[in-house]
Amino acid sequence: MFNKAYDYLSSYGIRPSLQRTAVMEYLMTHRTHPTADKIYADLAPQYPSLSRTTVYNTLTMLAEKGAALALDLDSGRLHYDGDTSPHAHFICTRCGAILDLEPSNDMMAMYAAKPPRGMSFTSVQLTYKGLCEKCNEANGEVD
Amino acid sequence: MFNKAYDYLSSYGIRPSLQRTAVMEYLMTHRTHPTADKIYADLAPQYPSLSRTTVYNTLTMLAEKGAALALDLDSGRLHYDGDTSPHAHFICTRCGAILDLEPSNDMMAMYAAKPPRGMSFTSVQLTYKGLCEKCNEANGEVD
DNA sequence: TTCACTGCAAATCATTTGCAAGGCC
DNA sequence: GGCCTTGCAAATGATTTGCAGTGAA
Repeated sequence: MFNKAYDYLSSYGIRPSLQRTAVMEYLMTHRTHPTADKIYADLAPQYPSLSRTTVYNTLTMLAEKGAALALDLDSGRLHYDGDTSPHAHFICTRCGAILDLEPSNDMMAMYAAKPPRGMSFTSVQLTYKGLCEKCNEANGEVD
Repeated sequence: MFNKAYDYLSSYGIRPSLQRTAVMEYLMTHRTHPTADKIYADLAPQYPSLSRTTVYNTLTMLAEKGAALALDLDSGRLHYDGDTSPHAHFICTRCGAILDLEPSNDMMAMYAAKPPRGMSFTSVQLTYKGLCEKCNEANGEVD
């Protein structure tokens, strides 16, 4: 047994190469909804030969196999989330912070929603935008 | 009085230039959730001098002023929606179709959700992915 | 005349592709 | 040996920026 990420990848039928394990481990230990490039930048010092392409490939594969979520939160780039359980996201439009929202009953109803005639649902993404606590305060005082 | 789009822009405090009116009218008459480039391509023949930049500028402004919605549905590009009333979207992962979903009670609960301590919400986006009716049938028969 | 608006061309950013080298079964 | 992985460099696609010309108040 190597580590949690290694076993997790195996359980999804993904061959746990060094690079893939590093990316998965990053997602498991950073709940920051990073972009591919952020992950690359953070891992590059530890894995000098790691290429951006591999990070992109790995993340795409993780999302396809259901081992991670690809989130269209922000326009222009994808954010990744290692937590695949149902939860909503919040983005602060002032500071850019991305936070998980505690699943409320109201939100959970979404996941149970029945698709209309003929359609089938495979995933749901629920995103709130607004101001985070810190930015709300800053807005009231300074800004 | 010129037309609906012209008046609509005025009511949002947006000066209704020829180009802006054309873009807004396009959004009002096409419920297809087009991208900026699609709008540009469709309008270009009628407005030969129209530039892509102007379409981008206009759409960004419409979204900022609340006259249209910018949707992060698909990664990599924004889709625009002239219908600003609360509704969810569905994307078929096979054919790419983007459909509006009838607001159900379950969905509406989202819009009423109360933000956690200190946060404030300014918008909500709810997106379902899956297969549309046509693609579900095609999947069963052919594919 | 002044300032908002427009349009072209070049620049930027995220991501993908082509392809050769490396490694694992 | 053959196929899966990786990494580099170049290509692509969406969007933005710089800047000069145009037009409306």
